[in-house]
Amino acid sequence: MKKKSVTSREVAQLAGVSQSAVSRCFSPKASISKKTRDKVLEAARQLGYRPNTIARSLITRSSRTIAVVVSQLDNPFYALTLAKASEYFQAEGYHLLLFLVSDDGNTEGVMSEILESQAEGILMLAASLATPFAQECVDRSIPVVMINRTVDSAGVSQVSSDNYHGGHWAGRYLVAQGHSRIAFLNGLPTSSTGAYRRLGFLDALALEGVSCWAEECGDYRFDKASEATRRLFAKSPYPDAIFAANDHMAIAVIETLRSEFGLRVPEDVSVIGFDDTPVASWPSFHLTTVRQPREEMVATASRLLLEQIREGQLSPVQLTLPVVPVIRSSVRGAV
Amino acid sequence: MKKKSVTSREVAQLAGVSQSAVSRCFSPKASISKKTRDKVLEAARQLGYRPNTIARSLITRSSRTIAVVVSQLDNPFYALTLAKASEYFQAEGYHLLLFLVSDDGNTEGVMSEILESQAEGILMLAASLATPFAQECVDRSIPVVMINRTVDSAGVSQVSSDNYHGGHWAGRYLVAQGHSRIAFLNGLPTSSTGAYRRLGFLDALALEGVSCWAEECGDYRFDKASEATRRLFAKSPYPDAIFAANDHMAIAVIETLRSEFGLRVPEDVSVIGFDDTPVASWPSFHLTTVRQPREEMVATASRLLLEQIREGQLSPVQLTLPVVPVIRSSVRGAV
DNA sequence: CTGTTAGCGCTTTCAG
DNA sequence: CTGAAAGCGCTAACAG
Repeated sequence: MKKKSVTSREVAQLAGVSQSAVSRCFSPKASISKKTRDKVLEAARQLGYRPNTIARSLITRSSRTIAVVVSQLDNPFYALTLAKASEYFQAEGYHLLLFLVSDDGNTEGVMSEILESQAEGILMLAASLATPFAQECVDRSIPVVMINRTVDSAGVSQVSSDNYHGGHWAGRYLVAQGHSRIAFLNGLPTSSTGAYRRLGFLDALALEGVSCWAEECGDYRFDKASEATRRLFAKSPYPDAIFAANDHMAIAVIETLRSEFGLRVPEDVSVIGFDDTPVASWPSFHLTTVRQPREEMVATASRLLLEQIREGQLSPVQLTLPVVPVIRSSVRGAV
Repeated sequence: MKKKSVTSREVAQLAGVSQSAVSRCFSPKASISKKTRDKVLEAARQLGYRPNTIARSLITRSSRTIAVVVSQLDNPFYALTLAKASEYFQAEGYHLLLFLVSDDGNTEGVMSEILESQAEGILMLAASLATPFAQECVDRSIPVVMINRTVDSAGVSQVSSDNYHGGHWAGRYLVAQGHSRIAFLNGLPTSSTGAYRRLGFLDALALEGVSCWAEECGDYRFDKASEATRRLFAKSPYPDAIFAANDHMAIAVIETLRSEFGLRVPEDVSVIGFDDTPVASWPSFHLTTVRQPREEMVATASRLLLEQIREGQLSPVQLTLPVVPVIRSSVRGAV
């Protein structure tokens, strides 16, 4: 039933030329006379010929494919990042092989598939990489660039925003606005991103002589963050400020405080997020947050990956891009 | 610089067997003795051998790859749908080749790439398909399933929710709640989805003897929907109810009404959306909406695509899945 | 069960 | 500029 696809040989036959002539017509840099090219293109059109990328990849040893591993696609930050990456690589003639993994979990199964898929590079979006796989990528000289996650393995490039200083700013700012019962809502306990935000935050508090009032974990998820909020506000005195490790959770905090505790933001409780996703700027929330340079991060990561593919293994780099505090009105006393 | 990858021949040599024996070790259904299998696997392990999927695809004529074309990834509805599709196909041993297109625009360039990529099936998510390409897919017997978009071409399968009746319900409900100045906020003028929601809506109003107060277009985008809202409420008397073609825009309407016009929902204006995305249920909005059976839609579409791939072109089907009204409190007089 | 033998559809020397 | 020939790494008959 499956219709046999048209091959270059059939085109050659119809055009009355050799099969290699047909091939040359579809290779940008090959030299061919206008006359034969026209004959070939006409025959190709008649037959509905399209070059078979798989066969081409086999011989050129280049699949022009990037594997992208994403977790948390429900977070608009990563959905938008993926969209940007796709745009970038499409423009460069690369295709994206998409692998979604649940949070930080089993990249295991997926990594084998990637390695067998002959992808020329791997982009990791908010997903972590087990060390043996990182090593195998290095061994096969397949470049890997991670966005917003680190791995303790040399050979892998990493692009992150300055999570530490973002957290640091949040801590300083909350103290400066006169808060004293300041809580932290972490994301995934295993994510390096959250760890750095937390570290910067705690260091800032310590510097100001304030200790962290409470800590909870929301797994970067809306519902988990709501539950964490309930725990934080179960007994009085409750926190007067919360720094959430991302906007998604910060919004959950605000929603829960308002609807379940009748508390106002920022009059009763101040909230700071991280990312600056579109939702943060909605009037209902007007969330003070730490902006990650999303587009710059993905552009940098993509460029890096492409460079490493082209130069056949550039030395890996770790980049940290600056974050920008965005002061809106979810913290009391804001201008 | 690129390290030569290990081939099955090298493994065969080390294991002291033929190259085909190695191949058989990595084909599930091939028969091979435990002894040789062990020898081969050990040799493979030592060398770090991984079968080359590209070479395999070339000979089996099956890439085990699905091309998925998505637009509007910034809409959580589609991000979640994509996530589900990925889960489904990954479980079935298929890989997803991701193509993002801007709204309904140029699928043109992308379709050529897909056809050349040897994908075995095409999943279209909120993206439309130019007729000649649809025809070419049929000619090559590459199954295509579209989710939430239709194309006037036979041979393409389509899974949609019952947009017409969803719109119809919205219209009836708004009239039943006593509204008389009811406006419609459309999505993309070119999308069939929006067209059906509109049609059902207008038919319902007509049935009740009410005419549509005003119509605007928000392109399914947040900012455009805000602008449309401003136009709708620029002069009095303004609408007392709005049906937006999706939740994303409905939320934008609510935000704009509250922050810029000081209007309350539902006391001053009622709002209905479409989709039932997570945001709709946030306490700040508590949006009355029409739920699309998202998971069922994507499961159905994926299953369909897989069936058609396996049976080598099943006759295409058009499925319409029922929607469910979700009554919350963004329409006045709700229970 | 295993090795030998043909290719899959294409790119790429290498002569002409 | 063009054709012939040699594979890319693997699977799939086909004998043994």
